[in-house]
Amino acid sequence: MRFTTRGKYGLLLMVDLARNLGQGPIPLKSIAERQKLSERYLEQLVLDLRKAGLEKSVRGSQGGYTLAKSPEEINVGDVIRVLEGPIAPVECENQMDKDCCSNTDFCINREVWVKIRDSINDVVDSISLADLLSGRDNEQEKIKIL
Amino acid sequence: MRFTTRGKYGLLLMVDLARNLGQGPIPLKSIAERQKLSERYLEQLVLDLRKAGLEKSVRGSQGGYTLAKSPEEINVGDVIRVLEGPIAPVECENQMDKDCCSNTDFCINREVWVKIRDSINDVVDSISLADLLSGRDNEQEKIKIL
DNA sequence: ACAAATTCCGATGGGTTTAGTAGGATATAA
DNA sequence: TTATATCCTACTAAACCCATCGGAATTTGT
Repeated sequence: MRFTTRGKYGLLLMVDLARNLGQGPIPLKSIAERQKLSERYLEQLVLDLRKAGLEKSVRGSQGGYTLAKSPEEINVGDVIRVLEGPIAPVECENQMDKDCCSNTDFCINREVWVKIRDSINDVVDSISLADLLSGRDNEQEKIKIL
Repeated sequence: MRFTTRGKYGLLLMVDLARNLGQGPIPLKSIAERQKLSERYLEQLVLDLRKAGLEKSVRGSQGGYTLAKSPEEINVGDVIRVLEGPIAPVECENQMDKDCCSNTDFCINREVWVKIRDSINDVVDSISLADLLSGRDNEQEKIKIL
C-alpha cells in the first residue's frame, strides 16, 4: 500500500514552488538540486501538473515554473490525484460507487475499500500547500507522536 | 495507491471462513471454487495467515482451515497487515514515527503521510470480520452513496 | 498397507509497473 | 547566436505482482 515516487516527489516539487513564491519562474534544475531528485524525472511530473492546471510554465532562458494558484487554493489531494491517478485501494474503481454486485463476497468487502478510499481523500483534501509550509498541524502531530 | 490481490483475496478468504464457521475445517479447494480464485495462489496467503495466528490448519484428508479466533476478534487490519505488510503510504516507514529529519521538505510532508497512514489504520482496525458478515454498516453506506 | 485428499514449502516464470535515462524539438533572454 | 529552459516521446533495467509448478509430509478411509 504505497504511493509511488510520483506522488512523493511531486509534493516536494509543489512545496518547493510554494516556498519560492514571488521569485519569478523557478527552473526545474534548481528544484532538482535542492530536493536531490533527477531533473529529467521531475520533467515528466511537471508536465502532468501543468496540464492539470496546477502550474504555469515559462519557456526559454530564465524560464521555469510557478504555481497556477495560491498555496491556499492547492490541496495535497489535487497534486496526488494528478500524479497517481484516482485513489482506489483495490480495482473495480469504476464500480466502487455503484450497487453493482451486491451478492458476492467482494461486495461485502466493498465497504472496507470504500471507507479506506474516502478516508484517504478526506485527509489529502483537508491539507493545502500553505498548511504544509506554515506547519499548522505540526504541533498537534508531535503531541500525538510523543 | 493500491493494495495487491493478497489483501483483496485474503479478506475474501477470511470472510469465507467466517461464514462457514462451525462446519469443521474448510479445504482451500472449496474456498477457491466459491470465490473463483486460484487455489495454488491462496495457499501462499493462508500460509502467512496461519503463521500470524489468524488461522488454524488441519492437514491430511478431510483437513482444511478454520479461524483461530472468533470473527468478532479478527479485524480487517489484522488480515491486511499480515498479507500486505505494515501500512505506510511512502517509504521511510521505520522513521515515520520519529522526529528524525525535521529540516528537510520531506519531513514537512511527513505530516501528510502520517495522517494517511493513521486514517487507513483507523478504518481497518474498526471493522471486524463479524461486522462484514452482519452488514452492520451497509445501510449507512448506501445512504451515503445515493 | 494403500490410495486419496489435503496442507506445507520452495522455486520459477511471464507480465506489468516503476523509476528513471536519452534524444531531440521548441522557445526565449541576453 | 548562444545558452538556458521547457516540451514531448521513446526506451530500458530492475523490481514487483500474480500466479504456476513440483514434490514432500500428513491424515482419513478402505
